[in-house]
Amino acid sequence: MKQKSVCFDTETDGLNALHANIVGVSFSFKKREAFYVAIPNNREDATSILNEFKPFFESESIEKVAHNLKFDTKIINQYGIEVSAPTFDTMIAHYLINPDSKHGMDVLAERFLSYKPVSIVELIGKKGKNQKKMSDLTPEEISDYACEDADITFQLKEIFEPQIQKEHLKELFYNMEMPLVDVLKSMEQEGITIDDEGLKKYSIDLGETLAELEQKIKREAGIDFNIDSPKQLGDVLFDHLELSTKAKKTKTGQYATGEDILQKLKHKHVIIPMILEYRQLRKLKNTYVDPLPDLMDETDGRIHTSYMQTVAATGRLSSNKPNLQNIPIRSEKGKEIRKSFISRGKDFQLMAADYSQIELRIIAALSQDKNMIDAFKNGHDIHSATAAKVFNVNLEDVTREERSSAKAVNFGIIYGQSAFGLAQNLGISRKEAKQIIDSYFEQYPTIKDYMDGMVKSAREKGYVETIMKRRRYLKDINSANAVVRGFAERNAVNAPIQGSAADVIKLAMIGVHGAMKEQNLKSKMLLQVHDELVFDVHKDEIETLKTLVKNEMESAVELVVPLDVEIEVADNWLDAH
DNA sequence: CCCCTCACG
DNA sequence: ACGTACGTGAGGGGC
Repeated sequence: MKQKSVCFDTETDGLNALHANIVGVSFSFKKREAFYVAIPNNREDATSILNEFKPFFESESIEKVAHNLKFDTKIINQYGIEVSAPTFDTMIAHYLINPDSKHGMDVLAERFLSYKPVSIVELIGKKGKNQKKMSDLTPEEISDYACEDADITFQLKEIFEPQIQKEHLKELFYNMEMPLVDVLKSMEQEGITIDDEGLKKYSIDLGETLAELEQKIKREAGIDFNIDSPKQLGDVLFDHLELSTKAKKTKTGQYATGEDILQKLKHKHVIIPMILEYRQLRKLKNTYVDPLPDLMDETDGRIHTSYMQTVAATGRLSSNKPNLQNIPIRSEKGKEIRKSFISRGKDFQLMAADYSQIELRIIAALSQDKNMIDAFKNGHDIHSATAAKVFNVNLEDVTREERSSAKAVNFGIIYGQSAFGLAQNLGISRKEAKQIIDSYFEQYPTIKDYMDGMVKSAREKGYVETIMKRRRYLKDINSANAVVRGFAERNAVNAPIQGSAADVIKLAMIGVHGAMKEQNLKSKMLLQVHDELVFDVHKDEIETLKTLVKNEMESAVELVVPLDVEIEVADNWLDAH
């Protein structure tokens, strides 16, 4: 028997799904047919009308289909209604079918249905202060547009569902990506608390230092210019101060002034360290310290990121508005920012759970390299173990430099790095770099075989896949252009590793979320940062949650190497590491 | 709207 | 001879 399946799409007066008001809902369950239900602009009446549809949204037998389901679910949730499984998101379906392309409804309608939908711009006008809101329009004006979206969703589903079956993406779609929608939705709704007062004080502090640095830099340069302009800065350094005769240029012809270039000029002129510090502080202030307090939700005072499930071609998540996956941790000045991410109150703390070396464990498992598997099974520090092998010394005798070189190679391997790249990274000669790489592959011979095998298989099949059969097509793998082909070859090696790690943590998140719900915990999962999960943990639940999270994360998949998760609890995100 | 730079894994 | 490590998001400059 074919399952009942209904597409829906919500129209709202804004894009903030936690607060936007619903204006109407369209439904479609038959090709070229749809219905629009206008919802009154008043919370109480809206709730009572939407309640008529509660049995539909919360049905455990009817499949709810939407394009970007997480958004619509958040809107519906505002009115006290759940959107229960089974669900089908056409945007995610297309992401699995072809992760490298775009997944917007308009693009997909043109490509798969040869149909150009009425654009939102035609309806409400271009962005700007004259742009109308959905709530400024009559139901008659919205109806066709809304119905069209529900109908397109229906028609896209008819195309994508069989493709999901055919491409062996069923398991990935129904048991991983669709359940994950609900997990991410919950994390976004929770949000994380920040110490905005602390950040505002820090901003003043940084502002003063920056003003002083600006004066000093301009005095050293002898002219007034905009330090924030790479173009002007390049001219000052290389034409005016003549700090280098062979200055590198970018592909657009201006002088390159990136961090690595400036580091090499550090001792040529006192202005360079000043610029490096200025750049760092400017970045921290403008990207994190100043914007974060402004992004606090007015009703709960927390920061609510959005996780994008269909952006990263490897299967990773991405985070935006704001991006909470690139909060500083490496520099001392940056650590202050991470410190300002705190628990929701005095009864709670933050708990961070990190996979240790997950990508290297995955490469060990996928390649079946005995030496690397043994290193992990014996619980050795993988970079030291690698150093011992590559430099042929005892594990106890590995020096800091040797370990750090080995670490660079271990990472380079994941990315398909060349001798040139390693040499640049370590500041050694290309010859030395080549020797290290050769020795590496002698010690881990199966890893070399594995990498060559991935490229070969990509050439034959046109795609590579992860442990959960997530695919990435590599159209350039047979390109005649060596540079272009090189990119595809590195992707052939990297995508299964990065993507399998993404598979593992996604499965873990579903397991953790389910177990936490089942045990009715007060603690909440808040953030995911590729190999890390962050929780607001109630003080009574610390031990319970630690055990639960460690178990779920370490047993998310069964590999020939053990997975290891490190967990710490503290008052802020920095100290939880 | 693209480019450069830089924050993270 | 050529380019050269994967995946992201965001801010500012400059056209």
